[in-house]
Amino acid sequence: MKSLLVIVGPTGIGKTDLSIDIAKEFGTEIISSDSRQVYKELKIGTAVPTDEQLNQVQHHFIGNKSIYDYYNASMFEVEVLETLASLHKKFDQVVMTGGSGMYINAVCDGIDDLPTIDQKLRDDLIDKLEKEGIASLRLQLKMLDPESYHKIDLKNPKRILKALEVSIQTGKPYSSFLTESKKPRDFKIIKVGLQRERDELYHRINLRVDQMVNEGLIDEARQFFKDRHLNSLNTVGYKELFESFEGLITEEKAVELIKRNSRHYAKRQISWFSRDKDIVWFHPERKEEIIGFIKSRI
RNA sequence: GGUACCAUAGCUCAGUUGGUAGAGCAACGGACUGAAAAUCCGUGUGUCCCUGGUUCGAUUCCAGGUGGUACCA
Repeated sequence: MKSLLVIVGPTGIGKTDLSIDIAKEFGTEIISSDSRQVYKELKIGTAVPTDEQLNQVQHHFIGNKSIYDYYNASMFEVEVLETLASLHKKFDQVVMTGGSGMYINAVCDGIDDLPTIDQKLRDDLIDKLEKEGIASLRLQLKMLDPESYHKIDLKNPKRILKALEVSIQTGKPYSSFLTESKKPRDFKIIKVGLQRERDELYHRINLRVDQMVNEGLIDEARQFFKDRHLNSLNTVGYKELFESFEGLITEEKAVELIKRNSRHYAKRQISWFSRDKDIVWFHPERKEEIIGFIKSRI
C-alpha cells in the first residue's frame, strides 16, 4: 500500500533538514504543508528551504500561490490529494512536512464540504461586527444555528463569523454541515512528530529570526507594506515590521516581537499536535531511529 | 579600608504601621472543521539574600554576615 510520511513539529524544530534526509532515504519527493510558504512572495520571513535544499529533493506547495490569491485549508486538501495521487504513481512513499496543523488535518482526515462564501457577505458581516459588536453576531447565530451557538467559542469572532457566513448563505445551519467523521484515504498515513527541549527550541527560533534579518527580511517586508491588509501578510515576521514602518514601534522592538510571537506560535503548534494520538515523537537528530520506525510501519 | 543606600517572581520594580506578597514585561497551560504563522480562552510560577535575636508570629524591626551600587579615602 502507498503511504504518506507526515513529519510535523513546531516552527524552528528542524523539519526541513530531516525531511530532506527522509525523502532521500526513500527516493521520493516532499509536499510542504505550510500555510505561508505557499506564497511565492514570502521567502525570508517564512523560512522556505534554500535553493540548495530545493535542488536536492523536489518540493511541492512552496511558492505556488501569490499573496494576492485567496487560499484556504480546503483548497489545500483538494490540491494535495491530486498531487499526491500522481506522486504515488511514481513513489510508494511520499513525505509531507510542515507546521500548519489545520492544513495537515485537512489532508489526513479531510474537512467537511462547505460552500465557498460570497465575498460581499463576508465583508458585510465583518462590517456588522465592527459597527454593532460581537454580541449582535452572537444573537444572530443563536437564531440561525442554536447548535453552533452552544458549541463554539462565543468570544472568538472568527468562529462566529464562519458559522454565520455558512448559515446565511445556505439557509441551513452551519452545524448541519459538520459530519464529525474522517474521510477515507487510499494511502497509509505515518506521523512522526519532532520535539526538543523548550529552551533549545526557543534558542533556535531566536537565532533564526536574527538570521532572517541578516538575509534581508526588513527589505522583503517593506516591499509589501502597501499590501499589509492582506490576510496572507497577517503573518509573524511581517506584521511586526509593518508596525515599525508605520512608526508605532522601533525596528529593534519589531525584531524582538517577531521572536516572541514565533515562540508563541511554536507553543500553539505544540498544543495542536499533542492532541493527535497518532503522532509518534522523536528528537530531530535521531534520524536513524526515525527511519527505522517508518520502515517498520510501511 | 570608611560611610550611605540596596538585596522581593525569569527581568524591572512596588508593598506589607509585624499576620508568609503584587504590577508590567517575559513565561506557562488550553481551544481550534475553509482567513489557521490566523483567532480566542485561562494561569502568579516566590527559601521576600543568609544566620541569629526580639515577638504568639519576622519578608517587614534589631545585630552580624554575604553580594551589589555610589561617594570618601
